[in-house]
Amino acid sequence: MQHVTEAVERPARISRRRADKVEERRRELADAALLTLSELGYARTSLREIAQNSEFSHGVLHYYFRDKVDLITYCVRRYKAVCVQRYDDVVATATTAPALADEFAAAMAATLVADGLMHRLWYDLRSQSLFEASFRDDVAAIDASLERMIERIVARYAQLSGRPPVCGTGAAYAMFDGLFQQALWRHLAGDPQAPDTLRADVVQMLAVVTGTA
Amino acid sequence: MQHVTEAVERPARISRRRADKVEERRRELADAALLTLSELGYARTSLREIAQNSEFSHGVLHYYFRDKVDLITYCVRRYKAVCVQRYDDVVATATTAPALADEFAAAMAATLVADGLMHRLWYDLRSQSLFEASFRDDVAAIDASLERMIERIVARYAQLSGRPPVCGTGAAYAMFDGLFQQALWRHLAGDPQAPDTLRADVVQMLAVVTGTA
DNA sequence: CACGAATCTTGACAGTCGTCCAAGGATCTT
DNA sequence: AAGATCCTTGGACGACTGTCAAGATTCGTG
Repeated sequence: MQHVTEAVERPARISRRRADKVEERRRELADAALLTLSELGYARTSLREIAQNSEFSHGVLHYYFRDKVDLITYCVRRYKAVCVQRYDDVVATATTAPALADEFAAAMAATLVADGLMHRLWYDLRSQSLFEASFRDDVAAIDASLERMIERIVARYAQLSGRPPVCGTGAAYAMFDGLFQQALWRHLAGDPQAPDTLRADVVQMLAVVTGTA
Repeated sequence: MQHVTEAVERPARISRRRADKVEERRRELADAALLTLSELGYARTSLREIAQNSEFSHGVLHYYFRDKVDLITYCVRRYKAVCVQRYDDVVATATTAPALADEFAAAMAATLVADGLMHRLWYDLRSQSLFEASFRDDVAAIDASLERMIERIVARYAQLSGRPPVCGTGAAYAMFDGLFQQALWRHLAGDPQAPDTLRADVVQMLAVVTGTA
């Protein structure tokens, strides 16, 4: 067996146990790849370096992935699964508009500090997708799911504050994404008050977006 | 002579004409590099490819630049010189708030179409600066000058519309940058209405930022 | 014109890269 | 236990990289 990606319809005699084991190993290798990518960035990440961050040798990567692009797109999809779902309980628990704003802003600031390196990778890969069309579909999917997340936040905030949003969800996502990106840059450049600035900006922007500023 | 970058205090007998010629050649090579970078992106641009986009051989690059990083940081600075100054006549000519908004939005949409590849490079290099500290200072300088440009636009718009901005310039820049980035992604992915969407979003965002939406 | 300095080309260097493959160990089926 | 299949290793391959230096070429100046 080789290039497991498109081998969905493999001979029936291969047990599900084996298939699960393969998928588990792919995840394991993808995690090592994500670790390496978030440390070095796309331009400086090699397959040998990825293998050194795992417990296997570099040859095994071509057993579980067709090529480097296949591995990295798998990583991008896996990244999405880990990343998006964190904000949805914020919108579920908050009962007033200011509380929602505070919790959302706090969640963003916490993400900035805790997962800054991962998001650095995200912006790197999104830039790469401007050049390498192979990544484009996965990047678009992640972007769409992030936009839906923002949409839920804004809609709930508008509902709680009794005012409809004054701009579309695309524009709202672009704004919050821009804020986060700028904060990430400052944070990684060593600015100690980047999280707090982000927090204040996010609270204010939620107000602006609903015309309550 | 070698590594012209730090040779500001070279022997006085070398004429200014020669020094100018050197600077001219550096610009020439940097333009070839910028062309290559905007086509291939940072990760896939090699010195030999740059030289092929110029009329020289690859060896000459190390005659005019210390190393690859020196060349690319020079490119980034040159990029800034070309890029920023386009918007300042917009703020000078517009006499009403709606006119300013329209002209600014039209200028951004035009930039999107005309210099999309150059801005793709900008976002690529800004991402690289999250990993490679060498680029950080130049990227920060460009970001600051772009932010000042946005500040002038917003301030003038606020003045013309008689309402003060409802958010800081940092946040305003982050928002417009996010909008442009998202529009660029869609534009390069083939969305034909990306420029018009950007235009509408920018007009609306100017209103939002002054609380007139 | 001729000499020296500035400029440019060419080829080589030591690495690294993605990819592939032969070989053998590990694991499962019968 | 034996045979078949899966898994992993480690090395080899050719292509490509940044860098450098020696030689060829061009240029300005006496």
